[in-house]
Amino acid sequence: MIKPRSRRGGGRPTIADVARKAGVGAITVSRALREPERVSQDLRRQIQLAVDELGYVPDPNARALASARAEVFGVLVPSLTNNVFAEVVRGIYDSLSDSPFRIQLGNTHYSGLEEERLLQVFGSQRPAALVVAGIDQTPTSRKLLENAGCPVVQVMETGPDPVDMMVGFSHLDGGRTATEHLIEMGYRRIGFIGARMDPRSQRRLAGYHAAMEKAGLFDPRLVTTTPLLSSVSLGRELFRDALAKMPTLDGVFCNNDDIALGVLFECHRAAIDVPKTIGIVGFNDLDMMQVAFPSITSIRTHRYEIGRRAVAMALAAIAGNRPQERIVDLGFELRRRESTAR
Amino acid sequence: MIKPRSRRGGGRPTIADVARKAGVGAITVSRALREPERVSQDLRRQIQLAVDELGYVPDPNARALASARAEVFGVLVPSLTNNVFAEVVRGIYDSLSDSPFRIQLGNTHYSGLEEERLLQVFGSQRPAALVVAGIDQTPTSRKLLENAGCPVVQVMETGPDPVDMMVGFSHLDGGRTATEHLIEMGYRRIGFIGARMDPRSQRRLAGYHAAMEKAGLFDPRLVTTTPLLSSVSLGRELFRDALAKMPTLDGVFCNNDDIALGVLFECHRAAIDVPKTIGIVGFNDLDMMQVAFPSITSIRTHRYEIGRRAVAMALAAIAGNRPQERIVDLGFELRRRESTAR
DNA sequence: CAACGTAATGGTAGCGCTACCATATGCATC
DNA sequence: GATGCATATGGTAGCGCTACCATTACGTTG
Repeated sequence: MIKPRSRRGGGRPTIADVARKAGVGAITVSRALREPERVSQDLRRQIQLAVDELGYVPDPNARALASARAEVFGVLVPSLTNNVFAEVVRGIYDSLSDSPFRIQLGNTHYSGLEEERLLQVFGSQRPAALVVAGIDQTPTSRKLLENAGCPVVQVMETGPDPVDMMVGFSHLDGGRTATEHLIEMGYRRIGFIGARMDPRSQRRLAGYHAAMEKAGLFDPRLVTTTPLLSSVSLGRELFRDALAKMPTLDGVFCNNDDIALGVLFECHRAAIDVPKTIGIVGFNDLDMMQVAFPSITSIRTHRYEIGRRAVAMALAAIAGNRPQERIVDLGFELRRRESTAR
Repeated sequence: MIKPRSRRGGGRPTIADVARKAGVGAITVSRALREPERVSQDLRRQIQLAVDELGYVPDPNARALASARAEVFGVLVPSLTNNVFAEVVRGIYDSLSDSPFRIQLGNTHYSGLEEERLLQVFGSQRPAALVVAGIDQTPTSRKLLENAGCPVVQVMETGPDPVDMMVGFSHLDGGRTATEHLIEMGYRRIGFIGARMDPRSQRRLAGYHAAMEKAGLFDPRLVTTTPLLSSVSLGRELFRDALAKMPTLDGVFCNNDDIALGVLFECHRAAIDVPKTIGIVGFNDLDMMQVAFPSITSIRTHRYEIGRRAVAMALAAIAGNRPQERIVDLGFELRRRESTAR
């Protein structure tokens, strides 16, 4: 006896329904959908008709199970609200919106352990590609990435030893460039202010350190950091701390633009002249840096482009033509503005 | 003849491997993992041992196919970089990080068509729940949501006619409250400045309009809007436009905080006194509003909480106890600050 | 003590798709 | 005309899991 069709599925049309309606085999429907060039014009048209008529949509779960490959990009970032990562993610989304790939976004909260957990979860569904922020994965995470069996792109930074591919820039050079600019503009007692000292911030600090040493200006009391999450209000507080510690401060290189903005506001409030008394340099160059008064010098980074490039590289690798250059350095640019124009 | 185990799967251990090792049936392993209380202590221990030893991780795709239900939350927002939605998304992520649910995040770019497309894609994998921003879905989108066969939460706004559940607040009331505050503080020629006039912005404008009408202060020339994407620099430009159009302007209610910040910076630049000459009110109350100089009055909205609440409601519905209140209004608060303290 | 739960376990049969292999057809090649 | 080979299509057998329906062992009840 024949049972009523499908107890479980919500009665959605399946590939078999389409095949029946179009008078072809199921596999031909499958092919018509995935590799149309391998099916004759005639059948293709017929199948398309049946698909439209039934409102057939392939089941991605069944597809993933059968092909041992999910059409999913796994993306791991340390923060969802930090504009910097949001821009990278936006680049990724925009590059993938015309593709069949879905995106699974994970938030590691800057935690290596959480990253491992998410990598485990993401890996278990056999994603088409993985994009992760940073190059400082734990050994476990690294192994998970290496064994993921799909293209992997590390973004935001470049380094010597990619898991697979990399798109980013040198935070050390960025920090150095920012600091050298302040020195060049005549500032001498230049502080470093940083929150959330993740590995990238550490390297910016290292760049600052290198530049200051080279100029013979380094003094450990010039450095003010905290592990707390970065914010504008924190920038203000850190700047007050820095000033209390070192009243002769005449410039600051800020870990990021939020901090720089906090510094600027505090200068307004305390009637400290920018750029005469204090010079300010930020990092990332958010839109508002050029609108601020005075406008704030910052290191422009190409976040959106990093996201786009990462997807382009992953897509190429999926298609079988792995890019020549496994490490792409998109660089950065110093934007000179009023906040350092003494 | 027996073929070598599994040509396709990458040789990962399956539930059958675990069952064999633990000396039980596959279904018992499945149960031990999903409903441990239905399996005896003894077997549970044994199975856990086998799982650990083999490093078994269930295949979510197979699971989804067999159970006709993916452990996925679909989340649709109009923008990834707008801090407002980023906060909602963060709330969703934080609430889901200890659950087995993965998150699929879609970016509609404020487009109804794109929303329809994403709903189609998301729906096809039978998600456990859907969270969408806004209450102004197209008829097609609404139908897709109604037929999704899973809990649906509309967030950011409340309205009379939920698809299923709602968490948000009244943007109209928010706009009205902001405007009434300006009036109360003695401002009279109060402008509205808004970018990206999405439905929520429209309702804030309506609130502004209502308050101004009621006070007998409305004048259409006081309203300055643009469909362009909101940004700090755009806020500055719109404010200049508004001032050119209406030089006697003495206050502005800004569509959002980015715009308000742009206005503030332009006032600095043009040496316009805030709050004496111009009063400023923003919307959303980003962290930096209280740090700005002068600090900016804003309507505080509970974005993070909206995300958390939406997940809590969806989770309850999945568990079978749909909340009594299908519409949750989380309200907002007026934060009075220096920018309106005449 | 027969009849009847109830708790714990297992077997079978798919879920909806695609990898793999087979088959059929047409056409160039020798 | 037999052979080979590319092109177009189809059948079969899973992918790794869980829904559904046994089955067994052990009370509990009148």
